[in-house]
Amino acid sequence: MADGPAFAKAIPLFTALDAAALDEVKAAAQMKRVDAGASFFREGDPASSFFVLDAGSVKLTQLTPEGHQVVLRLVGPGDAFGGVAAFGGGTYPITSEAVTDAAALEWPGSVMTRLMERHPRLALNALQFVAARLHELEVRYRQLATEKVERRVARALLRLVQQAGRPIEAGMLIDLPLSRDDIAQMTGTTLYTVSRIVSSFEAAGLLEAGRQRVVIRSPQGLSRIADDLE
Amino acid sequence: MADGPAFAKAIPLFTALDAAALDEVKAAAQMKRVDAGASFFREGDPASSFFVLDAGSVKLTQLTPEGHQVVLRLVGPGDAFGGVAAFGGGTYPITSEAVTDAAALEWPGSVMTRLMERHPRLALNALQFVAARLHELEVRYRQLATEKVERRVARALLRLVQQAGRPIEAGMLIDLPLSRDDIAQMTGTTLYTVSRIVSSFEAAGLLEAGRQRVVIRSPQGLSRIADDLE
DNA sequence: TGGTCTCTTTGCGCCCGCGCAAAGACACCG
DNA sequence: CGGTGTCTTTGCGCGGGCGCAAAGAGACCA
Repeated sequence: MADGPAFAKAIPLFTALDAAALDEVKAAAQMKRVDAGASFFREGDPASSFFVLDAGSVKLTQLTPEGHQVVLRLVGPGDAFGGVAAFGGGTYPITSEAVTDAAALEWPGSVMTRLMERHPRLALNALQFVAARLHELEVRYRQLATEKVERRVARALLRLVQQAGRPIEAGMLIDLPLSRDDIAQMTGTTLYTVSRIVSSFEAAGLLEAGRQRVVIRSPQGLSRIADDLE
Repeated sequence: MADGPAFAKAIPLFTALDAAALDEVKAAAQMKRVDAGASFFREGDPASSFFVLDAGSVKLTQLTPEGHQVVLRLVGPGDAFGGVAAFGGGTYPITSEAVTDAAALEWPGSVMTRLMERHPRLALNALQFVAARLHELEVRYRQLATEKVERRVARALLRLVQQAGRPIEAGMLIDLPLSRDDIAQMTGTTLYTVSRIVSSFEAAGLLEAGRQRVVIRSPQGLSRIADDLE
């Protein structure tokens, strides 16, 4: 059951693990499937499991007390998620909602802890992975604090192309159901403002926009907006 | 030299380590002292060392390409910093500037890696620590994305009191040289706006403000601003 | 094919927060 | 003790982005 196709591919968390350790880790995993729109776990649930995504796309979100949602990041195949909370034994600080149908490998937190104690390499890989996410978020935090909305939207679109881009006649399709509101939640603004900005990008020939659908025509053009110092 | 006073106190990174392991870790450490205003390392330096603060206060900052500074977090005694980058062998993604005179324990990254391989508990502690920082930043990110400036400033002041508060006749003194601009860099706004907001707090009797100095009179009052829905 | 539901666009007004400029306050130093 | 530099306050004007409201455009279902 734990022998999905992705298991053969490179999972950062498992690099440099010897064969015996890998077998042990594989044996302890279960596969969990979730439909688009459903979630692996929700903010506030008791944190019990550690996940590595096998297929599909998952977005990690947080809810404000007022009910506004914020998208923290998008998870792709091979990425770990949720798990770091599972060690502490508290509750999940975020919700993991499947954007498309998705499947993930699941380990109970206590099992993963024991595996890491026995195979320090695994713990070190996890440390590196979490540290990389932390750094990524630090950069995004800085950008949110200092940059104008238009630039943040351009950046978000470029990131999405990289994570979920699929080449198509007209350009690079962002292969996810992606509404204006989703983009707003990723960039810390409102769907109205995103709609206006996306329209302006379309008018400039940088992309083609549809209902829950964006095709990037000119990544360079977006990069210019994202990076140009003035 | 590694036997500073703080070493006897609780360092989260070293909890649940057996005596032998702790000795080994201690033996590998060096003490590094830095004057207020100077830094342990700067963004872009080759990341070589892992630190645990022993005394003083350190702020972790990032610089935008345009030269604007953003304060990511404040480090107190017992906290680890910088190190996670040291494992990857890249460069430091942030600058660590001493706010007061400070001293920290230092391990070369390669040494700490070896220690963690030998003592998985150490790696697990580090993982938990970094995960907690990540979660903290996720919350701050959400707040930056959704909340008004006044509320963010109130929150920042409360956090500062908790991290560096010292009781004094008039209330709780934030025991750090803390300019309006510093607060602005912590809350993603400008020193002008902070000045106005702090003045309004002072007018409301919530605090006393001076040059690089804030005394909190009514934490409850600030909490009300920080948390009240509406 | 028509109806319904959700997503998107756009007009419009408003207000928060920015940021320059200049004056005031405080600390430190010779 | 006066000078100098840094930090802080405040006036002022403007503009970016918010957010309501209402119309338009797709997608999906019976």
